[in-house]
Amino acid sequence: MFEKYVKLLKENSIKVTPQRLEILKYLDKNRTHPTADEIYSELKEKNPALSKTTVYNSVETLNEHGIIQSLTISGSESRYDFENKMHHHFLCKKCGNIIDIDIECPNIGKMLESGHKVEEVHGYFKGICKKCMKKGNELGKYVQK
Amino acid sequence: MFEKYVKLLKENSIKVTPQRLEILKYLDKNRTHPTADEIYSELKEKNPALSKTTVYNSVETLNEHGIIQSLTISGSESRYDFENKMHHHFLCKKCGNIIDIDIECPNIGKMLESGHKVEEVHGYFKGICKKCMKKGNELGKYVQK
DNA sequence: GTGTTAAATTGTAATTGTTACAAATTAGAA
DNA sequence: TTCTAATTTGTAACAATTACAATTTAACAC
Repeated sequence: MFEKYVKLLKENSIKVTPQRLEILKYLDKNRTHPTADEIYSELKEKNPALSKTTVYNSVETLNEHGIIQSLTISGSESRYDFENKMHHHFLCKKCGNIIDIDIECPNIGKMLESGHKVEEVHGYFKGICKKCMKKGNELGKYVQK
Repeated sequence: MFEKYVKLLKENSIKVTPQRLEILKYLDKNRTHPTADEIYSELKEKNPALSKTTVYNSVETLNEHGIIQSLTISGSESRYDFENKMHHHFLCKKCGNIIDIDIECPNIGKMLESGHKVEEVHGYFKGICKKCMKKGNELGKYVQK
């Protein structure tokens, strides 16, 4: 059940706690790039003693170790992604959904030559997603700046 | 003095106000990708009546019209860039500086075929900048997560 | 110029996401 | 089983941003 997540934590020499396991499981099952608050609200139901601070601490640690990815695409809140391989993201300003875009950044070569030490690569596109375009929703109120 | 900025506002059919002109001038002269608070603090000195809300309103309007660019690279606060042509950014986690990276995104073609309507393209790299690498600063405390 | 009106500005208060911190608990090693 | 550093918890603080109502003003028509 949790072996996969236990392995991830042990490989990174960080302690295996029930909270971290639940957070990893939640992110693995919910590939919608949830916020810290969404993780908290959902996990709080099964574990009422869970603290929001723990969620923040955990995702920060997991991100630092490269187990998960922290996204700053929306500007107002961080999003978390279980997928840690490089890929890009599209934020729909209408429905608020964040869609995975499976492309690599072809500029990495140039960046390696730049002299800067690159630790993270984020490719963010913003606009109106395919679904909302079909619905004609692009004329409606935007949910996200 | 302000003709350039007046022109930008008129081309976009938005009102020419002294506040907007000062904000544009400040961003044009300060290509360090300032925060709303930095813009406010600086301009407040010459115009003590300036409101922080005005700065927020103005940069939002200017960004919506594509006159300036709003960056969500840091996660904790928005940064503003007078340069509105597509380019990427590098955030140094040590010194906090945001460096312009003059490359285009070669993935745009793919994105146009995706069915999503792309309105903004953000390429963010994070790590340790060349200068901080030389100083050996990469071992010090990070100023920015 | 004067009057008019919608848009912009202002100041304050509220909100939201996140962090600081001290006390209690616990994972993992001895 | 014991020990200790790491983690978790809860509360309070903080910082960035937004809401909102009152005031002012840019731009347009006359």
